[in-house]
Amino acid sequence: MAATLHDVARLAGVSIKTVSNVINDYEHIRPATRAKVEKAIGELGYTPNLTARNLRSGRTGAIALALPDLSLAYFAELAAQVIHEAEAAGVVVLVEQTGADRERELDLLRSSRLKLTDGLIFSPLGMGPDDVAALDVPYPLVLLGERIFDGPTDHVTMRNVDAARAATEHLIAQGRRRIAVVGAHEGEIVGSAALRLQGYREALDAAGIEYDDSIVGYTTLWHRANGADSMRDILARGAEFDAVFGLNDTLALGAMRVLQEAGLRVPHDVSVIGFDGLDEAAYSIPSLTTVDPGRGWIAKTAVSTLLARIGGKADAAPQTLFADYRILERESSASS
Amino acid sequence: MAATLHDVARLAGVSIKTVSNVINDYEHIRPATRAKVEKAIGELGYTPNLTARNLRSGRTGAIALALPDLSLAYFAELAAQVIHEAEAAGVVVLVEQTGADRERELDLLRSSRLKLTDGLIFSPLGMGPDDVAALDVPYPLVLLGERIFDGPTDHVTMRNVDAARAATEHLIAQGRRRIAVVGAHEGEIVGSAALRLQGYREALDAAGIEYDDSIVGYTTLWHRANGADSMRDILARGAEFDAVFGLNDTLALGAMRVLQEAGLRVPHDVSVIGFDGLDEAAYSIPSLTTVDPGRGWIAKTAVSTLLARIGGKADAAPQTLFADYRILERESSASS
DNA sequence: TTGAAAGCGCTAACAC
DNA sequence: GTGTTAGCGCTTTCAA
Repeated sequence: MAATLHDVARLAGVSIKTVSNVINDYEHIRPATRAKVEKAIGELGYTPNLTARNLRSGRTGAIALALPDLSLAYFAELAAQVIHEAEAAGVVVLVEQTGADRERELDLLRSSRLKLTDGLIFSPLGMGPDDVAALDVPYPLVLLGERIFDGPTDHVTMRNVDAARAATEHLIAQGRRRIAVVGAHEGEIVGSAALRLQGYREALDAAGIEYDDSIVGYTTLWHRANGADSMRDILARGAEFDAVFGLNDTLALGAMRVLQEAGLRVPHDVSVIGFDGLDEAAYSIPSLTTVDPGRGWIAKTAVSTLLARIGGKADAAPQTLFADYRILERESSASS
Repeated sequence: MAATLHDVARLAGVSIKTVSNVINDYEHIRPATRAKVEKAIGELGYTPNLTARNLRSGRTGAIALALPDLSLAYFAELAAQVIHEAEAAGVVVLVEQTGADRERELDLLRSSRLKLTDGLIFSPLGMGPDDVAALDVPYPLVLLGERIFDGPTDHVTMRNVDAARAATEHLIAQGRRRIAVVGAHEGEIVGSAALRLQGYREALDAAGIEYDDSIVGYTTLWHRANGADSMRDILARGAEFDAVFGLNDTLALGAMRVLQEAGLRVPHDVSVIGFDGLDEAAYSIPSLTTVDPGRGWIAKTAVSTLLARIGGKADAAPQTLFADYRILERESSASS
């Protein structure tokens, strides 16, 4: 059995309060006493029981991060940054995967497993606006992803519409007029796909280009294979295009592969842009132009916002915070 | 303030023991009593305080997973699988990143942050055999990665040497004799790089091919950029080669890009194989032949082994468990 | 079948 | 400066 405060106190010949004082760096302790206690701690290999401390203090020093799936590169990179920021702030992170499944997301919000943490950073993907009531939870909550809810919580998000419009404008500026889209979601109104598609349409409108559904590819998921399938589908329709906007990088990379298999040159015949600013987009052939939606800032801000709530700012009005985006110009959209 | 057992007991007009019985599905409760209690629970929105329960029971229902960095695809996919398996077993996972830094790894092992968990699955990268003593920790520990220690803990690992030899033999079977290596670690004896390089040399020896250091590229890290740099370095030396063994997939993908930039055709001029069985290796151009080292099995086995230790098998002798590997043959090494 | 009470290990009033 | 003590919310003997 591990040593407790009592054991240390007995060995050192002091009271447990004194030991507690030493552990918590209380100032006014006689050096000799401190030395005695530290010796006893060393001998017993004592370490504080955090569970007991947490029960007493009402804090756990842990936060939860819930996201669809770590094997999706975007979420893996996001998680890496959140954990990094949390560590810098002295808290640990419990990671939950929801599989982008609405039921599992709703379950998680109610789950008592979260009792092990002081708050939650939540990136939902399956829930819709109808589920907004589920966000009214009795613990600090910061939402990531689309602002599809006008919910009662803080929200850290990206400028999807603006960034997607900028991406499309970038292609138009290269002289492209027939811009295909890969990864649209059929009938969606509120998710990332819908918002990015909206930005795309806004850019077309502004440039006087007509929207053409025959060069828009639909998928359900955003894996590489879906990007490839979606691209093959568009090619099979026979419609002409001179550029592709992948609604995320993974889709764009899958699409780029199919283009090259089909003998089309990127960017000469077809210019390609993605979205997310993944590390790997810099290392494809050709390297992929993409939009960095400000993921690093989002991670940092999510952690600091959550910790501020935990630290007592419970009553302040919920805020929505937007990250700045940036186009990362690479070979796949170089002027030809 | 959240409701407690006492509040529920008072409202229901019973003792807290009775409430506790209801919550823990104790069998012998009069239906009327149960109903009363459940009504009170519902009215107060009571949920058990896990911290208190943990303090009492000595268990937390959480395990820790420590790995170098989630933004490395291999570890992201590993973490996804570990969390998945843990969830199936009813425990949550706290993820720590060590950055492959020896000091941080040693700190972590001693850290009291782990007190929040019942045990640790640990994938070290910076520690060496000299640090084996640090593994003698007072909590259940399962090691992943190289078996560089003959330590006091369970170890779930892959057959690095055998799998690397099989990878090399695969290239030799295609008629390749000048097989370059990307990602070796200078002077390393015990890590993945060294073991895989050893398997490579064993395959050469068995085939009567002489080892040639001029076609072995060294890196420190295993990011895509390192694979690219390492490949450029080998090309710059001017030595001839007809195949490349990337010591992991990320390196191989980076190397493949450089080969193609240099005008070399894969697999016609140069055959390429990687190691790790990453999802994305299936979607590169050409798709990358790789070795699946059994990551799924490793995740599952690590979780079940740790939980068995936590569940009382504390005294059993430490085991070392090896995953089976498998060559995934794809375009980058197709017969030409 | 239900109640009373001890105590998990710690913190923080409060006393000396 | 240091000691005493009352809980944090729960589980779990032991009695009733």
